[in-house]
Amino acid sequence: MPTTSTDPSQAEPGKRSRRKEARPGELLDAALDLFVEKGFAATRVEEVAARAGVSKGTLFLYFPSKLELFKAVVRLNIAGRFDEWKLELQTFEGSSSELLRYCFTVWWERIGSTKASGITKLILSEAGNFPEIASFYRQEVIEVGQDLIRCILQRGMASGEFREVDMNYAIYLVLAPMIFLMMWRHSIGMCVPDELGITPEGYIRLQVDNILQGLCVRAQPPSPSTP
Amino acid sequence: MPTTSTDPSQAEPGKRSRRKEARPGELLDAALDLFVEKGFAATRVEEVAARAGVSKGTLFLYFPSKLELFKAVVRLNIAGRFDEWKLELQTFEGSSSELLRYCFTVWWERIGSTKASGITKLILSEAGNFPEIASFYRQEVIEVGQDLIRCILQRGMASGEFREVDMNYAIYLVLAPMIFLMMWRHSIGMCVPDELGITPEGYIRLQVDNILQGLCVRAQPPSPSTP
Amino acid sequence: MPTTSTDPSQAEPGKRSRRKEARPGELLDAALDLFVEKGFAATRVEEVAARAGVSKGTLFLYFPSKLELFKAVVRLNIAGRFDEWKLELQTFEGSSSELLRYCFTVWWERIGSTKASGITKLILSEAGNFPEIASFYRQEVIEVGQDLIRCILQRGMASGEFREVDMNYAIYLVLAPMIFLMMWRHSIGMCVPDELGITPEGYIRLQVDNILQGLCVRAQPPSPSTP
Amino acid sequence: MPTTSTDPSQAEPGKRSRRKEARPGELLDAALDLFVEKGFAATRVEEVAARAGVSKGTLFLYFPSKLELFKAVVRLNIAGRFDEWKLELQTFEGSSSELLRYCFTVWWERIGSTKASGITKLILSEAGNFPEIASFYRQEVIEVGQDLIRCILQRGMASGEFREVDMNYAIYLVLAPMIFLMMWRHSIGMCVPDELGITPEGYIRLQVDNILQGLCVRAQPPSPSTP
DNA sequence: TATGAATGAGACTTCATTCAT
DNA sequence: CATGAATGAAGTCTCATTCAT
Repeated sequence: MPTTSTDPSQAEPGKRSRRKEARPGELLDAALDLFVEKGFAATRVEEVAARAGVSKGTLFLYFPSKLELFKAVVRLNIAGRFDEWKLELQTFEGSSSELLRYCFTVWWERIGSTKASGITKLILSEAGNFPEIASFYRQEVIEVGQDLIRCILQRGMASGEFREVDMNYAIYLVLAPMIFLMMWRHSIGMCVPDELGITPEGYIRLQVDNILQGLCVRAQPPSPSTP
Repeated sequence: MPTTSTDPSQAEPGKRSRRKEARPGELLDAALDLFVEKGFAATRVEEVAARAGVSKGTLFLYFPSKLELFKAVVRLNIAGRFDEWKLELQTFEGSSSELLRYCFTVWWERIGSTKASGITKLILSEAGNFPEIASFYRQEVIEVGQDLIRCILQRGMASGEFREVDMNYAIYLVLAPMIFLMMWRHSIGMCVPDELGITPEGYIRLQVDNILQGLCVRAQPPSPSTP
Repeated sequence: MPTTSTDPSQAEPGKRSRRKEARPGELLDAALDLFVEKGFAATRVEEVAARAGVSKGTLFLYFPSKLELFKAVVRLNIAGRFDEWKLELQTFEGSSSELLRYCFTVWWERIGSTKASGITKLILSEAGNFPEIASFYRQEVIEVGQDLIRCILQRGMASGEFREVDMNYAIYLVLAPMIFLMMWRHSIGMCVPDELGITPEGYIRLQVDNILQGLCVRAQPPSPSTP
Repeated sequence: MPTTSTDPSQAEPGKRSRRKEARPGELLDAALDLFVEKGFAATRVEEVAARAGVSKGTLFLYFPSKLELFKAVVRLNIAGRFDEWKLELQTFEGSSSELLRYCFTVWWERIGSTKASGITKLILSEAGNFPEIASFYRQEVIEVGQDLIRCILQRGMASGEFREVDMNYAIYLVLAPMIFLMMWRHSIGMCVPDELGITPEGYIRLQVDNILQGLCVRAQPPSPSTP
């Protein structure tokens, strides 16, 4: 009977506790952190194991190789958040402008501001080394995400709210600011944690404002400035 | 800018000795390509040497370590083209809208479409591993580049052509599309060389159109569809 | 030979408890198979346990280490069947030629064609790594077996049936074909299960014929082609 | 130009001498010794390298993996000794009995008594782990060797010197004593280096005598006893 | 200067062994 | 007794770096 303790590693049931269900998740979390932080090659499996609180050997009990661990991290962190979004999109009742703004907000809450954003940075950084993963990501994430964006834009054009633009390029009006922000925060942005006066929310608001200014047939007034 | 010379072998600076002098450059070119494509860790110095046509030992004659080679690649490729640009900006005679579009065009010709764009991809990808390089890049390139963008925007606002927006965020209206395109082409974009219907030029045009639509007090009509 | 029992679970010595007592034997059987097939080093204890139908931990309940398991396998499988043989030899009533042929037959039935032959293959293969086992085997098996062969040959020479030959070498006329066949079947022979036209029985017959042809003072005619 | 010296490590031209041509051979020799002595799995590459006088990394300069090193050892030590033998066989001028005895003698000199014999032991021991190598050995060595034996026996039968026997089995009259001796000397035989009174030559003589006694239509008198 | 053979620290991975349940 | 999750020493292989030629 371990003593009760206030430590977050909470009443651990002994060094060699049997937690088969919990292990993979802990390892994947640790791996996500480290892969994002240091890249695939520079991350040592021993470090991943240590951060998950287990030994090197234990990691290989759950993942047959470092590469498979990497793939599992990618898979876990991108898996089907899109279905949920698609549903929200289809049942959204406001204007298309509001929908687009809502889309950015939700993206930021669920992806952009979370560890999941690190995955994108990771994939873009390592695409050259793992074409297999890159094209997997392309199909499973990029394509699906672009479809979502396309739906929103088409909704706006169909209702006459947005002007007609070449859809293949218009998608990037939405995609580029998102991808950029994720890359930026996980690279250059890391050096200057609190750049005075710059917040992700402010960045997003101006980007959305600008997209809508350019896109709307009757330009809506830009949202009031940040407090 | 090699000088033209006739005798490759003797007392004058011929082919051989020129080659000799050119070695570091060839190595840096090869290294840039490989670092961009595969990242720092996954690039083997032997490969760099081979691509430059020399032996592994020779590489270490010019660069004391792999890390120094990396730094040299970064240093060489971010060397300021900004003075030249600043001059062009200050002597530009058209409208600020035209200037902004011109700025994008020039950027694409001199940076975006050239190997130089690879350095941005490289830095962003490896920022986590080499913070000192990242912050060096931040100071030498990002800050200066942002200044340039700021000047353009201020010119437009001062003349009443652009509406007033928070400059700290507005900068990213210009920066994000540029950075995104460079990252994209060097990562995910590499898998699908000629995605039908998508050209960098088209991408840039729509981005600029949109920025100007959102920025101009009297929205100029978007540029005609095809050049 | 399991007894039929109705209740697998309770107070009587049913399936479960018998199984329990049988465990070491099942482990040793499984280990013999795998050691023979793959050698000591390439055999994983987990595999042995799995083949015996128990977990890895259980194996270590019965055998303190892999090496001890190995030794136990060897010990079990070389345990003297020789006393029995010696008796048969001493009470044999036919000619020495018949005795020799009988000896081969019995050897084939009881050793050569059974899993016991595997132990010889195992010992010879691993002798270099486990000299103590090898010399143990030498003393317990080889010496004793050679004695047996010596007795047979001496019986034949004493009765004038066999010509006089140097006993130290003559022993190998009998031993070599036996050892060879065991090694062969457990190594190269495994690749080609039914090499057309070659049977162990045929091999043995010709070997015996030849030995007797060479050994007998009045060469007996070789045995007829087929049984 | 190495200086003449009495030391076997002969005026070594420096620690890091360039001996690209010599290295593979030295490594293969060392590997042969160790593989034969300890088996494939129990041999560590570092040990092989050390015995060859180089570092671990150097070994991988010449052989891409431990398995490839193993294959190279096998290939080197079995390659084309057979062509030479075939020629000798076809031009042999004595009786078939003499030829058979000569064949044993030559085999002993060139294979049996040399390190090459270790290869056979090695293959038979490891056949289970490397079916690929086993079948390679079977085709390249066993088949060819059996052909050679077959030729000799057919020569004897054709000339009426040997009686007719089923060739498929007769081959093993010759093969078995050879294989046995090689296995024996590299396993059990290693424990007792100089077993008094037993020499390989004596073993071979008696085996040949016995084969010929059994095979010849007019049994030739056995060769006189060993001095 | 240029070479490329050689090095050895360090990474991934395996597996005999332990031990809490 | 039995289990199987966990461990960590040990082995294979890589690659930046050195240095004799």
